Amino acid sequence: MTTQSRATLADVAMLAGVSSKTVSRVFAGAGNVSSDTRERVLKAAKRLRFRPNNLARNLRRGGVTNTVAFVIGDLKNPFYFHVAAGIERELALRGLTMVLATTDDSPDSEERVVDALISQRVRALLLIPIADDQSYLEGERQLGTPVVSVDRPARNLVADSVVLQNRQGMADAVRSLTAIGHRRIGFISNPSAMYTQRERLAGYREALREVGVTETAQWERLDDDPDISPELAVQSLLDLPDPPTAIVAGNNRGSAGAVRVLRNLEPPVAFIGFDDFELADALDISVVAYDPMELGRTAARLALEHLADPDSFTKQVEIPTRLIHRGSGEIPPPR
Amino acid sequence: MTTQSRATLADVAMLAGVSSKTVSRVFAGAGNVSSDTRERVLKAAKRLRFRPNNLARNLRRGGVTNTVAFVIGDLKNPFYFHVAAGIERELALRGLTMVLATTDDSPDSEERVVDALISQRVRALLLIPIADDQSYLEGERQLGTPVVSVDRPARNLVADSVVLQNRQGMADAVRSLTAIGHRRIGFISNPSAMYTQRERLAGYREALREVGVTETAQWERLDDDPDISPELAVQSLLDLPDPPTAIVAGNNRGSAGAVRVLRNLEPPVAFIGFDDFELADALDISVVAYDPMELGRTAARLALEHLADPDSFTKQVEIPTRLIHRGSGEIPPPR
DNA sequence: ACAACTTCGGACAGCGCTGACATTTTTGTT
DNA sequence: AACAAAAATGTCAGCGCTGTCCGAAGTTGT
Repeated sequence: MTTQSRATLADVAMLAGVSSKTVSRVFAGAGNVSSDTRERVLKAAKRLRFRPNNLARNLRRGGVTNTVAFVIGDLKNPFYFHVAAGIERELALRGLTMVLATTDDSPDSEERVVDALISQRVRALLLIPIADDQSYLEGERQLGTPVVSVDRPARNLVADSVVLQNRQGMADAVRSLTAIGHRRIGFISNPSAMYTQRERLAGYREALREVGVTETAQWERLDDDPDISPELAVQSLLDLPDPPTAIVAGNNRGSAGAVRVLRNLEPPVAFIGFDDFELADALDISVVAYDPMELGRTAARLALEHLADPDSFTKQVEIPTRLIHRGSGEIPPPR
Repeated sequence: MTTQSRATLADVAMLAGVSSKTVSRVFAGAGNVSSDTRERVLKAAKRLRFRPNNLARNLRRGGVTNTVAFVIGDLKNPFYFHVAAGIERELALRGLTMVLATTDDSPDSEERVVDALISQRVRALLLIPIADDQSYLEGERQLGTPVVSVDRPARNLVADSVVLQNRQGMADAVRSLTAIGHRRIGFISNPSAMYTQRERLAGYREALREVGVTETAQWERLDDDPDISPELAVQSLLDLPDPPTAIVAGNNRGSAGAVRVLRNLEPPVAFIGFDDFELADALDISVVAYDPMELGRTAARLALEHLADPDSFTKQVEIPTRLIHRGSGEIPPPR
């Protein structure tokens, strides 16, 4: 007697001496069942260790599940999992569960992964677009599955989206540097081709243009090779004949690199990162911060709203950023 | 024509002029289908935007899914997330997906959450036990669902488990401190009641006993109130009339606090943390490190093994830890 | 005592798919 | 050309559940 089989409604019904429909009523919550029978059913269910089969229930109910999918490029990025935590939190409030799928940051696998999720009949789809084209989701959207694009807008697809105030956040950071006299400001970004980085770069240039600096190319280190360490990018800026007096980073990977290189430098180089990180306070690193959980919560909320009102218009939400002054961004230029 | 309904096998079959079973064969991969019909079917499926319904497939196949659940206390802890990443990675190799559920670190909700997952007919259950008793899973285990306990052993339940070398890892850290002369060594831990912390505490005491130090109570700061900051615990150690010359922390929360307090202290106090963290290298913090993803990968592998051979014996796996010397743990005691 | 109503419980079909088995078509062999 | 073997396709039932419809009790008022 190893692997006996699982009890079904019918088994419970038989043991309790009622019809399976009555058992169904007990477990579905609603329905007219006398407390007497209800108790008998529950007791029988307990004896048999019965658990309702959600697969069957969902199939019967029209083939939708209580599951929302979140498609991520790479789980190891702490940013993503804060977002995931926000999503999970928000979904749990509505009794929904989150499945997590990753594409390994490979555009090719995105459609494959999403396809598999749709086969699972997920209730909604939240994704951080990696591929250049999400038009393959158009059909699904028309069938009523909410699609929310997170952190970057989807391409060739009408979908709700939640992004950060990338441009303005970075511009604010750079402005706070120009305000205290910096003019030669470096910008490091890797990978630089993606939406968020392009936006932040635009913000950087915009803020410098406001103080009359238009030739920024020499101070931009835009890479798209994960093997190029941010440390290297920072160092190459410092090695310039006329090195920057301040540096900003496009993401927390860049910040980590910058921190390692810029510590104990004389004269000190001002620095502001994008994305807050653990111990940034202990290291006195100024950053453009935001609430990544809020990003997730908002994404989930958009999906739920769309579920509640399928004909609602597409929404674009921007999550605010704010500059946190901790010291590294307040270092004035030398002399 | 807003929300039209989803195409089924039968719809595709009709359009392609074949039986639904043939369409099923095409999508199930296997089966003998002439390339001629296959193409016709695929074309029809594409026209109708058909996606096989996994709900129905799984129900028909005996009520199991391709889904493995990972039950976590709190998603915001980066440690858990790396574990989750490892699980996801390993499962993806076998075509399985991971659903993530959280219990908000509340013992009460554990059973509720697990129950819901079982109703979803997850293929296996990986969980970080929070409650004091996992006996409620016994029935499920007998039905053949692999249950793997992660980071802590399950209680009152025979289940595979993957834990860290907590005791030995901490003992190694303390030994490396006693080796360079430290005798007054502080230990901070919060929450201290949980298995991992108790083990690490045991390792700490063991290593001190080896050098004849048996009265350690005064140097132990064992709290179970999340509101007590690790900074406070560290400070209270430093305020002792005879303060410790070295401090070890039971988790990375403690490390973050210790880093903040111990920086720029004169004379310096040696420190070793448990759990590596971002920028620990930049801060020269020595830690007991391990690979959290490996923890997840191993857990997933155990579940898969059990799935392959349901009668296999229960396994307990320990993930090795290693002491990383970065400077903070190599500071000798004063004089 | 009887109609009118409410409450409780059951019979049945079918959600979309696939396993077992049956049937037709194709291919190979002599 | 005749036949067997192999390949391709079809038929049918049913996975576990619930929506719909219906019947059998119990309850109330006159």
